[in-house]
Amino acid sequence: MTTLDQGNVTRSRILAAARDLFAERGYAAVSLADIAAAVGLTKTAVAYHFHPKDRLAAEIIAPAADDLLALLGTGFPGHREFLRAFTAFAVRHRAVIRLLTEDIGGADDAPPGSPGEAIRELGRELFARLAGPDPSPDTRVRAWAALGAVRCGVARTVDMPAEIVEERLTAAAVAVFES
Amino acid sequence: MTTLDQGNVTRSRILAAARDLFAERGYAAVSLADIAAAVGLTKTAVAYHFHPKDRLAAEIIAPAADDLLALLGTGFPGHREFLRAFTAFAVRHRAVIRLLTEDIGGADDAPPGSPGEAIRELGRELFARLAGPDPSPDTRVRAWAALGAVRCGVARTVDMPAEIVEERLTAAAVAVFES
DNA sequence: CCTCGTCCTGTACGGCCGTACAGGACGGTC
DNA sequence: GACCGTCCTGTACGGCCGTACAGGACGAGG
Repeated sequence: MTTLDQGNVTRSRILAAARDLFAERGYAAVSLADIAAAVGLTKTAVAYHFHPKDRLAAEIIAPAADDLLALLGTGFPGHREFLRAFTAFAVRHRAVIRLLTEDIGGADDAPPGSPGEAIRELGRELFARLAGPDPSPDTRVRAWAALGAVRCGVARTVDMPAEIVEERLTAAAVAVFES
Repeated sequence: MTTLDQGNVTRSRILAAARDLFAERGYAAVSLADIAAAVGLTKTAVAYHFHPKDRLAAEIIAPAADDLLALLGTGFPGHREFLRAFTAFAVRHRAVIRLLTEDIGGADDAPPGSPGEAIRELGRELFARLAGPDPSPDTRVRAWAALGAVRCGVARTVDMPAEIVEERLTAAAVAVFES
């Protein structure tokens, strides 16, 4: 089983390295060779573990996507509770937040049925949940601003302790939406 | 002069098409062929007008970058006035805001001296101006959240009239920073 | 000892990218 | 009518991408 374990170790090492690289450069800007160099392997070795490159991104995103899905599945009485839950989600998955919201969900060329399409749908649902049905222009701006505040705030403070980021950002998001 | 005019017309058409494509897909995801197809030309024709591809982005960004530079050069008594000015700037250049803040300023592989490096420096200066020197963790989160609220709010409401976006976002940004 | 599966390398291929270069269409200039 | 600069096309090249495939190292199991 030693051999099998070794494989899983390098597999997770690749996953971690790819996650970090994607977070700081963006999905499209990172090649398999870059990831391979970060873990000291060849790009063929990376491709061996994750046959299509998309799987890498999919596997990195998976837990966060599930979490987001669960968040959307829960009923929330008001926008404060929802924003609190969303902020907690964003902080918990801050390492993959960029990949999730920009690179995958932001791609316009995503073919129907692809993970990118699904993620984008989740993003729209997130907005709809916060802004409500048929939102006024005023509400639209406030909702996007609140979501954006959380997203950028999380992405730029990865070096800080999660607790204070979460606390401050929740307050900030609520303040935006109620402004 | 008719010939010369024609050149300038297609030149600006390329510029406009590239700006829109960059805004919705991101810089790296748009090829010269895509831009060419959008204006009904060959990619060689696009390359004729903008010899390196970087020049396209540089020329699209230029007015916004100058504006941002001017904004940073002005003295502002307090954060409210600064946030108001920044929001006005963001709304005015909303078509290039993504290109400016993510694609160019977010690239990590930007070599020293490149426009990307300069833009990133401007971003840092923007944050420093708002957060002040040696900001506390608390202030850091609030400053990034405020900037992020404006950026995302602007990017997601390009179809709305500028006045109400600017007004609402200014209020939102102030609310975040004072939360 | 031989076999087998796992893990990884080396090599090679097709595809798309940005770029270079030669040439053609076309109106303006003399 | 000859000349010229501008604008654009067609073709071709090198480079990097992701992928496919054959083969080698190596511990596990019979």
